[in-house]
Amino acid sequence: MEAKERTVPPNFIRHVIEEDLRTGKYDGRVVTRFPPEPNGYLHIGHAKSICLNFGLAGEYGGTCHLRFDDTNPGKENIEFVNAIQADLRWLGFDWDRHLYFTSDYFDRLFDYAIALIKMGKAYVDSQSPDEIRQNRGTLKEPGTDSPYRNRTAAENLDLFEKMKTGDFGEGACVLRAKIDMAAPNIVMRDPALYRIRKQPHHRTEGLWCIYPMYDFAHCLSDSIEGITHSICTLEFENNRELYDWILDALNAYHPQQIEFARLNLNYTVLSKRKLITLVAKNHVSGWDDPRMPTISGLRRRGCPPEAIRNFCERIGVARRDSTVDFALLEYCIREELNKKAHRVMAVLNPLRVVIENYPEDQTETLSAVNNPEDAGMGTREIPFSKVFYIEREDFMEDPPKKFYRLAPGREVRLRYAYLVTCTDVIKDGNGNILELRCTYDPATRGGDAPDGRKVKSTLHWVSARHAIDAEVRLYDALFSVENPGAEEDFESVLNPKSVEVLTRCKVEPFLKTAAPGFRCQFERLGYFCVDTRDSSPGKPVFNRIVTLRDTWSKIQKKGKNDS
RNA sequence: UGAGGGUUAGUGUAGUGGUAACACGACGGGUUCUGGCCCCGUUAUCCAAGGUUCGAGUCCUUGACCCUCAGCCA
Repeated sequence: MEAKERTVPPNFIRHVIEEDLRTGKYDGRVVTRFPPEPNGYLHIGHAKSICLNFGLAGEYGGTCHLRFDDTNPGKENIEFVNAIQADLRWLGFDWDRHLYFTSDYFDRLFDYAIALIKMGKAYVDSQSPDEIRQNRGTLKEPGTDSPYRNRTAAENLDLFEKMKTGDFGEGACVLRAKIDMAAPNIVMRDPALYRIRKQPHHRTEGLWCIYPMYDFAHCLSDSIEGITHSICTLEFENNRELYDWILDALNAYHPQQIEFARLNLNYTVLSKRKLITLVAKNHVSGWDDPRMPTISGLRRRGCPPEAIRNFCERIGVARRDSTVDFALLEYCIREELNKKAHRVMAVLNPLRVVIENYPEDQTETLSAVNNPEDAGMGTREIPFSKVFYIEREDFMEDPPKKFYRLAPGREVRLRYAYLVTCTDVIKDGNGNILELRCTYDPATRGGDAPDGRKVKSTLHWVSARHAIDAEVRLYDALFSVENPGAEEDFESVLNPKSVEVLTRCKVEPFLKTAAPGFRCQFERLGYFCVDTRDSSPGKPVFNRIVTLRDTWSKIQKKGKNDS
């Protein structure tokens, strides 16, 4: 009995597809595509688009293509092509045999350009980039025609051929669509279709020195592949008119472009440029730094792919700009991990405790549940002995009213072990607490008192003699303000405490053999993942994926505000 | 003040003329060998103003505010 499928919430794109299915607009086909430019790493914003496109295809029995939009050789490379595919697979998506590259269509695209020239709908402009910009006009004033706008088809054909054979230098000329320099939509003021780039392309190498522009290549690639619904983000809205114009001019198969609002997440940035800056200026350790909103960063942090998919489903799809709460992502991660993660005990800031009435050399083994949410995960044995560690913040010498944990004279439960009572506090000359002395009740083995008495709290612990030393990295938001992207200098608003490295942590022996990538819950603390880069068998390193919901910290904050 | 979009609880989405739904968050409570999970409750009259209608978040009008576009980037 698998978890019931969450019913996918309706959205406007679904409505369009269902209407098209009803009217038979595309003969019942649904073909979408995810078209990344291989010039960077995928991030959570891309995941929204990926889940949308693959999800829609899956739901309506269609297919989703993976197409690398590689029309700009200077910025793209094979490394990104591979990284993107790895991220997609990890996310759980399969494009089967539908892996395409816009560069595969360069010949056909060139022919389409020739066709446009022959129809008198495209011309070679020999103005400089600067002149072209000047003559484009402004948002409110129309542009002016290029002096080369009325070259004959024969002349254009000859010139375009020369562009292709490398007779001109970069920037010397460009192929433009002949539309309308006075068009109210600036995109339509004779947009560039092809430019000269004398750079080797990662796939076609030195074969071409002219490359199609996005507007020309994208619609035609969609057309060639028989895409039905070409889903992209809102900033391409103005380009839709051109998308349609090119396809109509060429009388080509015509998919429909549908735009949706891109994802914005608070306390982080999702713009490629800004992410590059973080990496380039070493604000983070790399693209897969666990604090990065990249797919590789989330993966290394320990975020399960299912959580990302659920998140993308929950945020919905619409056309209005919005910023999703980071708390929702955290919720999705916890939800997934709560069901799947192995529970384990680990002490981050150890405080030594000695049980005075416990036999010196005795060690006993106690049984612990591996996952209370899933009995199938079984139980394990944990060693217990006279000296152990508890979390420093689980003890207070002078506890406030709502503090239920250990305090002088108070009895608490050691999870799966015994009820212990604090009898003494050992301090150094400066008043720092060095160690605690307790007594235990032998009759409470396993954690329950035969006389039925209750304790207010249960603490996690690790036997000192059996503990394994570990490094634990506590991650927090990368930025300290909600909308770092709106800042004049987003680097100035980085959270200085986005990572805290603890090197003297104690974890239970079970973790000795934990493999890189292993996710578990440190009881009462949060979910952690064995780092895939820096962890080694003798010296485990854990990344905190996300904390547990922490009611106590809220009570503490409230207490501070009240007083 | 050119063109194209947008505006429903703190946040994100649903509602397609019949009297506002779901999720997260927040707050309160229950349960508990994780102050976790789980359970229960509270949390909006739909940007504004007019109009059409027996009835409007949904239709019309006017206005306000927000976003995108002047790369030989995508």
